[in-house]
Amino acid sequence: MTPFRLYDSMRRAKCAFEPLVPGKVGMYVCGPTTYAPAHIGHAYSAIAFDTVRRSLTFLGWDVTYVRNVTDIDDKIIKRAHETNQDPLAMSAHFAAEYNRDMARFNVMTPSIEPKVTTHIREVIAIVERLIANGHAYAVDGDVYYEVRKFPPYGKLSGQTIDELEDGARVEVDTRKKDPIDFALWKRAKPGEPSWDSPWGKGRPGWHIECSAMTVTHLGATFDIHAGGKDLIFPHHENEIAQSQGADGEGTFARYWLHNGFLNFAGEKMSKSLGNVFNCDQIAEAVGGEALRFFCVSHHYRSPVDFDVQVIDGAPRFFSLEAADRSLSGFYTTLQRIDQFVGDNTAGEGAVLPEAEKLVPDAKQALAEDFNAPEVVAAMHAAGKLANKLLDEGKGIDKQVRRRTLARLGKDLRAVGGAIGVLTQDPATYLRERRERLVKAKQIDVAAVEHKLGERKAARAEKNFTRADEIRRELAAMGVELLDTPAGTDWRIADAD
RNA sequence: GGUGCCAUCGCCAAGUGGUAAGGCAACGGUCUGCAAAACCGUCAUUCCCCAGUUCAAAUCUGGGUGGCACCUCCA
Repeated sequence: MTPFRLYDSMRRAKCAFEPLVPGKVGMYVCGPTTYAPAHIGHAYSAIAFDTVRRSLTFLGWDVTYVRNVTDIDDKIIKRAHETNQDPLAMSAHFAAEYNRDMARFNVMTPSIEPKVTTHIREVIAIVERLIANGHAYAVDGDVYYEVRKFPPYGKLSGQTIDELEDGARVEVDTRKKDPIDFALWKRAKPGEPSWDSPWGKGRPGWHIECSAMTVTHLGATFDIHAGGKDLIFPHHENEIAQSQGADGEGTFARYWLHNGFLNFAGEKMSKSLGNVFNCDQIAEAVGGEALRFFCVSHHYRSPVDFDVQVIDGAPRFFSLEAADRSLSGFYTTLQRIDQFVGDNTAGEGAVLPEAEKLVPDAKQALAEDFNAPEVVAAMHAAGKLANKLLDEGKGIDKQVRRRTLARLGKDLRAVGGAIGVLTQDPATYLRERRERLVKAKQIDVAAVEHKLGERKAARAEKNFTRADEIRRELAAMGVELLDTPAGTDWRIADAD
């Protein structure tokens, strides 16, 4: 396997990864709280770490990827009551939808996807340990973590307990020893889902599930913990306090990965600004893979500005349309390669040396803090070489040319797979893309085909005046004609 | 108030000490009945500003300016 470096949020530096177990990576990612349909922000984060996972696999590591589902918490209960649903049934429904949505962006199913409600026993066990060793205290059926008993608190977010106290909003909960203490276990209110515990009926607090799930599925100490930047405080800080409070210094995550956020015209996404877009909308507008390609064209740690404008009540995802255009270029090249190579890959043997660079270049880029944009650049170089070979075979041995193109097709797919793109059949992707655009631009396909027939006849008679007239007519409709030796194809000109 | 992040070509975007990847757009060319696609070529002596460290800085340090995030639920 290829060694790699990663930026660790705790050390605040890029460093070489050293596995706990040779050849293996144990990785935990904070998953969704399932109380509403997944939106583009969820997708962005899921894609970022799915790319890390795929990269590691591509580099030859054996990855155990754990992503939890928080299926019981305040927000779920609130939403369920508002909509008159059973909280657990509702969260199960959204959890299933989440996975269906993420699949559209080529996000792989986690190796393990633990749910809080199936880990209540593990949660209780860790809370009991924290009480036993003096890090937590129970009050009237609630259990709180005593932050002052954990001096390293604040290390990840770069703050001290005192600084945090100064900035904290006043919480009117006199039962807590300190305002900064947080709930590990919450006593059930009437009508809430609850489980039996040594402190009475109740449910886990917000942060404890991650501590319970990591120790259960990856052990007290594991390699990588990942999540959105917003989770650094308080979520991850609290996880560290809980887990190290229970299992001792030096346990828990060995490396921390945090991804940057998606911004909209410099603004954070929020419901009040009307810029929350659900995965459905994205997939319908540009297809799931366009978002994937957009994501991997940026480094996962960078904040990314997302260009979307609501025009006549309908969102136009300009950034994603550009990504889709770029993606269609790769698929077009792949399709050309497939058509050229067919079943005859010319077997084993030498290929042009330029064609051998893609995989090593991609590995080098991914091994340096998962630099996916650099991989995309390498893919562009390979695509260019392929197109050149397809256009012109002069001076190259026929078998070498064929083998080289077969190799480029294979490697483009392999490298694309390492970042979660180019996973579809080119013909399928291109057909669906055209259908999408036809629908969006309300193109009358029958009329286009009719004009095409008319133009074919005109060209056969060498009536180029008429042929060009038809080209212009179709162009006015937004249809671009592509004359090839095999006939005339058409596509939607989607650049505005 | 505290903490952290960001500023690279018209646009998007890599690059954490060794002399500015890549994409889009633009312009010239090859090809084409015309066009598109594809390919070839051109396109940042310079990285928000000012000082400093260094043989060497977009990269490090100090000071500005501008933007963002977290400290409350948030991907």
